Amino acid sequence: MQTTEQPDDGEVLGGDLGFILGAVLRAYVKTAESVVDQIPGGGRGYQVVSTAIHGTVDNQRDLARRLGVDRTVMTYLLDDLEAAGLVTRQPDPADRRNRQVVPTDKGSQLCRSTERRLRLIEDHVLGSLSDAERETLRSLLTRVACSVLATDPMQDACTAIAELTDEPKKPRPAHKR
Amino acid sequence: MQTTEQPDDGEVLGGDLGFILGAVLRAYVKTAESVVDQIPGGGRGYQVVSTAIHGTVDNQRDLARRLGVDRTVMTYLLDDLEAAGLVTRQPDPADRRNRQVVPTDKGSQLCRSTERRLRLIEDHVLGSLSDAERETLRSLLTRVACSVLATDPMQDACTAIAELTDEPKKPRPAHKR
DNA sequence: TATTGTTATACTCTATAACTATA
DNA sequence: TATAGTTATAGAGTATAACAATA
Repeated sequence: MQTTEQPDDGEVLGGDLGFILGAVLRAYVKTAESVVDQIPGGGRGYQVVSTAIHGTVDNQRDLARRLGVDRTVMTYLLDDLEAAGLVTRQPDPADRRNRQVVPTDKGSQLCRSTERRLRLIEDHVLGSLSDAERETLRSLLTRVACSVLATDPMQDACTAIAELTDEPKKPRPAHKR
Repeated sequence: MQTTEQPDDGEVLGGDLGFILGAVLRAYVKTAESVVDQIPGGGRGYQVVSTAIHGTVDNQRDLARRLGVDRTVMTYLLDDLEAAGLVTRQPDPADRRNRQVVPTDKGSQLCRSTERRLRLIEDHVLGSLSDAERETLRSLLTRVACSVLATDPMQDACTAIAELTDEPKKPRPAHKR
């Protein structure tokens, strides 16, 4: 699957996946800013409502995990989203420690319309790709995202590091405080 | 979070590119943490040295722009990297306001060895893809990254927003200060 | 005057710890 | 005892503004 001219894909920018992903993500966030900044919490607030709509998680802790934020941050986010009338917190009858995050009609509507506009932003950011390439990229990224979200990152990190015997090093605690 | 059979790529996670990219990037950063945290500034410090090696920018301002950080942050980063003997700051003879960032031998060596280990991390994070799919993903992402880095993000944002006539809205300043 | 880089300050975001309530 | 959620505090990271040097 040769793409275009590009002498060597690995050498154009330095080859670090973190840098490449970061550059694309920054561009997307920057462009999407004006679309999501009417929602409390901005892009993250949108993702909370969006995830709640899809109903794949049913307490705040899992919601926070999926979005990669601390559970305390989720509290602040939900405070603002609830105050704006976009979501409600409902105690889980099965385990009253849990709070289920349920979008309101207003939240659902706003989320859907934001979703549509974000899709346009996406196509714009991915503008250097053809339609087919865009779909390929989205598909591959989604598969990777599903994979990494399904596994415990720390456990994975340990197994990955264990294979790295490039230089003799002490294992390191991997957490700093 | 059930991963099951993945009925529809676009619906599995909600479809937001920012979320997908964020999830993959978080997993990568988390896994790569123990590889880069011996470098001052962590992953960002590595990217500074790596970018300096490739020699595509020759002052601190452009370096900061490419990495998506403020120029003041770049000063702090370079202070630490220079103190660790990984880079040097050399005044540009042509314009003495500029400082060229030149990696030392030690910096180059550390960067190369880190680069090799990061590549293993990458393959691990992208482990759910085949070799060919990994190359496709890297190629597509690199093309998009090159594209967005070559254009002014703010200008792009304006043109993108201009096309969004989904709902009648005031144009919004799009910058907050 | 404009730009690069530096420094000092202020702000935002996030993490830490302690607390309540449920189990 | 252990977990979900909340709150208050402390810390890390970042931006803002003022400054010096150079053009």
